[in-house]
Amino acid sequence: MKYSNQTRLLVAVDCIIFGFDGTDYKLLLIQRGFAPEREKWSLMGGFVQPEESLDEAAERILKQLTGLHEVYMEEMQAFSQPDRDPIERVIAVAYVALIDIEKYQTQINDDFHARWYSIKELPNLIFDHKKMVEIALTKLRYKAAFHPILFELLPEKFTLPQLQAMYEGLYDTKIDKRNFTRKVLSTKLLKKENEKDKSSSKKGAFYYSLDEDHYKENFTNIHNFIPRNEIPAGVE
Amino acid sequence: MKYSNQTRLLVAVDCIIFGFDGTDYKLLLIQRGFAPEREKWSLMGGFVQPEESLDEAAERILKQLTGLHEVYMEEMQAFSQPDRDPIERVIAVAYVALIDIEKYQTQINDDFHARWYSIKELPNLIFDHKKMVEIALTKLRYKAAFHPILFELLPEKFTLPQLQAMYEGLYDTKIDKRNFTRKVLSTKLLKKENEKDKSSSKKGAFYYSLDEDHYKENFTNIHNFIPRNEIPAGVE
DNA sequence: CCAAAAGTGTTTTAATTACACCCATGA
DNA sequence: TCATGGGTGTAATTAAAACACTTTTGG
Repeated sequence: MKYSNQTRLLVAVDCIIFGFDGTDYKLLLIQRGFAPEREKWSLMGGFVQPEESLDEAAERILKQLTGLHEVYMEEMQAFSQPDRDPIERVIAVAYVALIDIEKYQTQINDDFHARWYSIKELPNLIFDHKKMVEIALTKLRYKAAFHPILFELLPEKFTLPQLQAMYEGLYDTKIDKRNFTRKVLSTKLLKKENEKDKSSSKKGAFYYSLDEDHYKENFTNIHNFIPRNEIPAGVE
Repeated sequence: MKYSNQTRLLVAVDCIIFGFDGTDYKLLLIQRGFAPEREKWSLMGGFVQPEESLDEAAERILKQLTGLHEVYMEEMQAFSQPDRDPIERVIAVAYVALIDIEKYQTQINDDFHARWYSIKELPNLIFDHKKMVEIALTKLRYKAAFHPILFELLPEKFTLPQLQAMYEGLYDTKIDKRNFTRKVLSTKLLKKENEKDKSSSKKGAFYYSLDEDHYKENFTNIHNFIPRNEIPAGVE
């Protein structure tokens, strides 16, 4: 039995995949191999299959492109203007993923002609993908101001200067390193390692890693890593 | 031209409509007039039509049920388990609306056998609607802790004790009225009226109303109406 | 005249910010 | 030895919380 007299639609998932290379925020884009907009840049997406949920579709697509699974990803928003895709109506649900750019496996995605683009110099994107990215960034700035999600962008071991650069990059601001260090360490989310990263200074900076248990427990807590007056207005 | 070899699905919008009667939070539910689950209670929903966006579908459905339009409503989350509807696969996008319960027009919805239920004593709901409501409440608690959205639940003129009761109800806590008043007034979002509401005390409480311009401008700002230790952990 | 709810200020505590110098080391 | 980036503490400011009495008035 079916519901009668109703129109059925294509539903797609588009993945907005963010990375951070130590200096810039990056977005993983693919060159579409098929019409319309063949050869133009696009978010990685795909149609929802009959047996899978949207979350599952998003995971499948992310894995296809990056080889990664079990990464931080969440539903962002649906995009449903009837004419957003010129071929046929498609409702797209955008997902945002934050990945460690170093775990990304180039070989996986050769088929897709994928490339990391700095969010400061994005190419033209198909359909409403530019809008999706803008909204994703706004929401990321909002959420990251209160929740420790940016850690997902870093490798397992990272230094406090790296972490700070990541926050400074997202909010385009300078943060006092003493205050930043104190706030970050007061969350107890980090474990200090014994090694140092000497790649960016002679003295070397101590590595830290996430205290996984503590991180998961406190993930949803409200934190406050950036100065009050840098906190962006909310979204939605 | 169409995309080939892809399955098309039904997409529905379900509206989670909250109200507040001065004491309790309420949810507007309808008794489904058709199978499956005929006679059971349900959120108001409907299928997305070919020419409308999801936002438009949600507005249409809200209007149909309540007679209201231009109310606070936003997309919450998609629900997409393939088997969530036993008849046929339907992807539902849940919207949350906050309305002034007094503006709701009973006559509009006679067809739907609609009823306000206190969120403390909800009936059994069809499909995954209970889950939708739970998530909506969690997100509402989170968002209302930082943004002045609960005002949408009140009539144009309201008193500070009413406002406080509304916050206390949502977080199931008592708030110091001196601190609460100070915080609320410091936002400059409210205009004091000259009249008093004498319905709940002999002395009477002054009415306040939203300073609409200021409200819209500062809507997205981060506020802090409830004590720190009552702020719920985040969601998502 | 009194019960019941509204209104109002000050003190204490906690959180956040501002701010500057020493350290370690490879070149 | 010195240039470079890493690391650290304290004082001042601001925000939030705790706390209790007076006012109004209908019954």
